[in-house]
Amino acid sequence: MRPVSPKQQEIREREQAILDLAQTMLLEQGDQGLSMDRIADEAGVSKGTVYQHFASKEDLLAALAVRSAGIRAELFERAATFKGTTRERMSAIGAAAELFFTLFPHHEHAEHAFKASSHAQKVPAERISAMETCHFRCFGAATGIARDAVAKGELVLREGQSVEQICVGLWNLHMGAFLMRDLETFIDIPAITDPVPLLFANAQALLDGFGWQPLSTQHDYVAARARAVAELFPKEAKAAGRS
Amino acid sequence: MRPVSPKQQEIREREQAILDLAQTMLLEQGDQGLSMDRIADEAGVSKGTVYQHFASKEDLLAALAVRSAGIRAELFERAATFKGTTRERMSAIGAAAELFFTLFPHHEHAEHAFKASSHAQKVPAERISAMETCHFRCFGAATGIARDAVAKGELVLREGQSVEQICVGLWNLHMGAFLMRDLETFIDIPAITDPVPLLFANAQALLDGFGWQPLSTQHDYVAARARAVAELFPKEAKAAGRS
Amino acid sequence: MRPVSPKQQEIREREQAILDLAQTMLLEQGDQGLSMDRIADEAGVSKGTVYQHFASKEDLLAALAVRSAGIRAELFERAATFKGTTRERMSAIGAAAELFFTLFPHHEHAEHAFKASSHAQKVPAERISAMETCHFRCFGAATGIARDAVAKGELVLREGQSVEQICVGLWNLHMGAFLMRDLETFIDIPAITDPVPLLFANAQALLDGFGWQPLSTQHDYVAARARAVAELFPKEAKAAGRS
Amino acid sequence: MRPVSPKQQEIREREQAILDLAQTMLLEQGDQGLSMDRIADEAGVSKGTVYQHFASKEDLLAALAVRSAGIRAELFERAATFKGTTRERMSAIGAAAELFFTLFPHHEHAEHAFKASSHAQKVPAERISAMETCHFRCFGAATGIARDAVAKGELVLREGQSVEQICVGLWNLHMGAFLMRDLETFIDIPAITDPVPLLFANAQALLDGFGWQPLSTQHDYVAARARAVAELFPKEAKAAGRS
DNA sequence: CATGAATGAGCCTTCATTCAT
DNA sequence: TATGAATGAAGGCTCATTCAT
Repeated sequence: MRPVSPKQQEIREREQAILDLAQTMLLEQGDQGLSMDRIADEAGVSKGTVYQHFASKEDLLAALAVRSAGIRAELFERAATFKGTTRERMSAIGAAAELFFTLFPHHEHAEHAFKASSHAQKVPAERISAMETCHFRCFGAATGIARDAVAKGELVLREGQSVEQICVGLWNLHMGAFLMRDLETFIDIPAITDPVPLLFANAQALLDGFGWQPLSTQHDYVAARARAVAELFPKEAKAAGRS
Repeated sequence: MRPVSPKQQEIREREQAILDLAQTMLLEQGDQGLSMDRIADEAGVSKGTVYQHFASKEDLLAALAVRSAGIRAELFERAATFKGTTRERMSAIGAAAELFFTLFPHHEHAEHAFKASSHAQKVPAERISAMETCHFRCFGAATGIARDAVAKGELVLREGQSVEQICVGLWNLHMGAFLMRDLETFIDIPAITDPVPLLFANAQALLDGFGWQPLSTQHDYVAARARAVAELFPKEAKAAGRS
Repeated sequence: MRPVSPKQQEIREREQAILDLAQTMLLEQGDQGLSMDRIADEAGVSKGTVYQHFASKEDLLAALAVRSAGIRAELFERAATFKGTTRERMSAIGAAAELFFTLFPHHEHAEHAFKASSHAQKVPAERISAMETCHFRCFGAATGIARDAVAKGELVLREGQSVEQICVGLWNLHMGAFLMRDLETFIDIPAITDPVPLLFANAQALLDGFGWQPLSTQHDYVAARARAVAELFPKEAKAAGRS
Repeated sequence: MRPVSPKQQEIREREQAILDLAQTMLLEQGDQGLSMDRIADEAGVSKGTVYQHFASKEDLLAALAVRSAGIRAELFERAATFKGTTRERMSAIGAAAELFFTLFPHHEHAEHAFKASSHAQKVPAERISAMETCHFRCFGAATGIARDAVAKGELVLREGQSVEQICVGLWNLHMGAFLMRDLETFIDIPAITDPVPLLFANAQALLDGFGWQPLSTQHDYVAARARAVAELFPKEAKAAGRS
């Protein structure tokens, strides 16, 4: 345990405060509204100070993306420890994803910016690999559960199917739903005002389609999900509910 | 039918030429490489002329997004006319979506920009409603098929389910897959190098999960898809295959 | 003869005006005092306009250096046409150099900046070669005279000597004198308040050292120089005398 | 002799270390690469410490210029002690100048910066007078020899000539040659790839032109120069040769 | 109608200098 | 006395938009 000096602590906090601010701005005004000038202004520090924390605008955005990706990975891994059937555990991951995107609605944007920057080699390799690790942890948590299911016979893969395919499917379903929410690209029909609530049901349908036992017709996954949230993410759920 | 004067025809063509160019640039260089200067330069016209066609940069991007959204709607509606079972017809829509995103990989970007601009009220209401119409046509094509299926008893909705939900699910699945492709946000696993090929199988699994008859275990939807492409989109498939 | 439109003429003039300004600023405040902002401000135009004429700060400095180098080349070539002995003609070149550095005291600076920029490849190859051409013309004018002298037997090269050596020597002598003037790197002695007046005498001594006939002990080169200035550079001498 | 406390000694050493570093950076990267941040970083001290030694960046550069000017003065004075004819001694000074500019190619730069700063009154008068003293010592060493030559009858001044003129001429010749080397402002002719080797021959021609006995046609000054280097500057020559 | 020079706000970044710890 | 985080004025450059020709 190395003791962190109060000074260093303060610096650390300022860094997080800057990231918090950038997050808010990204969310409220998109990429366009984000400039180092504005960040400095709103954070109440000088531009030079921002640059002491982040080597460039790209670096800042990358740090932002990595930070939330790390939290996501943590949530996914926690979800994977849920006590229940493999399918319940997978549902818990779905719940984690929902919580994450409720708490970090900017993440999409940040990851976009991250990719755009890393192409231009303006982001240190360190951050890129950190990001990759986060993705790996998320995907690993999900595929791990699916492999458990195969091992237990609760999931029987047909020819050409793989655990990776299933996980990519779930991932896509979630990404698409959150993208839709962000773009508000859905028609104004009474039936659908927000794609996210539908998401859980669609994910269950997808798992049913793969024959993952027990099917949603045989088990109450809504209840399982509620239990997962209560047991694993009480704090996060509270935070998500408040905003 | 009001006859279009040659002059107007010429203007129309120039407008399309500018949009073509912007599309190419968006595709090749992303947002960064897109400036009114460059568009005018490469289109071989002056900036003033570009501004005579489009009120602002945002307007131009919006026009671009609307144009491709219109093409998508057309593809979806054509897919809905596929001669086959309701589920085959729905698969044809999936094929249309894939073709569209192969031919217009920039569309995501454009729609993003569109939304950002329209939030800032920089886009005339006219274009916004045009965009909404496109979305409505796409969604309508899909929900129409699903309702047919319900009417024919090939799809039996359980409590709380709706045709809208199913269509949103499919839409999300596709959006997520194309987003993944664009961000290259997938882990480097031999099993998965591109999420798009998996997409069709996942979409079928989702439909299976909803119990849409006949299930993919009972029918060869890969063949149906191939037939749909051949019958409905021969030109598009060729264009997509070439690039 | 293509007629220059009034518009183009105006643009041309503005370009020259900007260069004039940069020249003055370079002279008065050195490299440090030169910024695109200030140039634009003082020229009474916007920054964007400056950038429409010059691709970058480096380009502007390069253009400045090339412009004066071109004038120098012109002066040297005119000097080479002086009607007199080869040594008188060489002295006329010395007079040209003196006039040049009186009229363009900033040139040293500009050339310095030019070299610094071209190393960083921020200057179009076109300008670099233009500069080289100027140097070549100057050097060519001088070596041409020296070769004439050799041909006429007025200059007899000893072993290891070459016309190039002599010309480099004269060039160095002049450069050094003007550098000294600019740096004011000379001691406060009654005998020497400005190195430039000594320059002519030293150049003659150098030529005497090479045995270039007729020696300065046998001929009045001060008078020859006066005649050269009167015949070749009346306007320049007047301009130089005024400032 | 006031004894220097160990503390003061340490401070002194640190000061020299910082100057060494700044010198290296100036040499390797030019003005651009020189910042107080970098100097502090590479010297392994904090910026605050650097500012304890030097009042400003200008002051640091001035100190650097003064330091090398002092070394030059020392070399010149040593050269003046060479055992030989007055003209051989003057040649030894030429050798000293060449060695100096080989060992301190940055000096030009530093002196330039020095002048620019002192104009802006950013350099304490103390340093300015220190610099003047250095120049005086250099010039004094040279004029001293020339006066010896006059006294011995080896140099006969004609009307209007002075020892100062001769020394300024030599100084200019050297400055010009080193400037040319730094700017690489010489044409790409097989005859001349570097003006410095020609320098010695041109200096001799200049002295011949003044009639300084014995003339270079009567004496081997190349050999004398070699002897001067061997006897007076063995260490410096070795250092110069190595790089 | 077309043109393209001019505009000027805004962007990212650097760096000499200060000062609380 | 040493430290180095904070400062903020500049600097170079871009680009959407306008308007006289």
